[in-house]
Amino acid sequence: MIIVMKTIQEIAKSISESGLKVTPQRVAVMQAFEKLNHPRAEEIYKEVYNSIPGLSPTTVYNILDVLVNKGIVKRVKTESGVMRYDAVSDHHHHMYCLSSDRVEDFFDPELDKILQEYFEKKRIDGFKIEDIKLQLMGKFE
Amino acid sequence: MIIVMKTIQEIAKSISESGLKVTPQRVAVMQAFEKLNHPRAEEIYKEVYNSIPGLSPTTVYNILDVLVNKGIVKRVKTESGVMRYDAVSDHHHHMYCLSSDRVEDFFDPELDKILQEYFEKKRIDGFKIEDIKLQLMGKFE
DNA sequence: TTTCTAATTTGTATTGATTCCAGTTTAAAA
DNA sequence: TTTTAAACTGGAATCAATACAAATTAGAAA
Repeated sequence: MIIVMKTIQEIAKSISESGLKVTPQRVAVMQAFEKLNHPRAEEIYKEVYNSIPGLSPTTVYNILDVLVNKGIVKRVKTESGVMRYDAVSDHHHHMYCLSSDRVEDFFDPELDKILQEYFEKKRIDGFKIEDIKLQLMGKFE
Repeated sequence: MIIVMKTIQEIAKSISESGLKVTPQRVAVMQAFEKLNHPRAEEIYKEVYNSIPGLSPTTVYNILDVLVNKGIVKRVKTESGVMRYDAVSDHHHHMYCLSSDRVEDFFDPELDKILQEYFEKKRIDGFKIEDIKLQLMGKFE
């Protein structure tokens, strides 16, 4: 697996292109996503606090809300109810561990195509699908 | 759509068969699921409070936990993070409205079969799937 | 039936995530 | 620069959910 770290410039660009002001807090939150795996708001706060002392937890929540609204970040629903976040890259699904709170990404373009074609043929009356997400529940070995 | 209401006897039986004591609170919670659509704990509390005054919110949470552990009820993850509950019937998925908090069931045995066969052929390394759930995100019309 | 006990319920206190809001600061446009 | 709308801060408030210790009760056993 190749990990491509985004530069600060690239991050700043993506924030700016969404019509948002480029603040150190926002850049740092975006950077935190490079280090953390499906983090909760609190984990992001702790991580970002290292580079921005005096950071307010409220700011992290504000930023996450804004990023979610802009589609730069997605919320990941969890069994426990605590919200987790995911920096959006390619379309993907999630594998949930049934015996811990571990969550991992699952990429499968072939499956996405099958699902897309399936729902093109078989429309649901009264509901327009915009996105299909799979939750694979199971155990990591 | 045919709605089959469970009798109190049937509910009591299913509770008892799970090795749980049949209490008025548990029966009433199960009955509440017949009336409510993917309710939150608080909605169940309000509904059940009508028939059992003096009911404690804690009891509702306790009962829901027990029922989830026994597989009689399932948790439904929501975008906002507030937990919702679903009395288990046949295997089904969920349609989430992107512009409100509406959630509806989606039954599709044909699709379930396609997915099951797909993942029988294509195993995921290091992960054993036990259940597949679809989240259909979109708009109700 | 009555007794007994572990399971269940209750109620209050508490936690913990998230939001609200009013005041301050700041990015970036003019 | 100057300006100002946008963003950030911090403390209070909210709300779902949990902890816990005491009271009650379902249902097994006598």
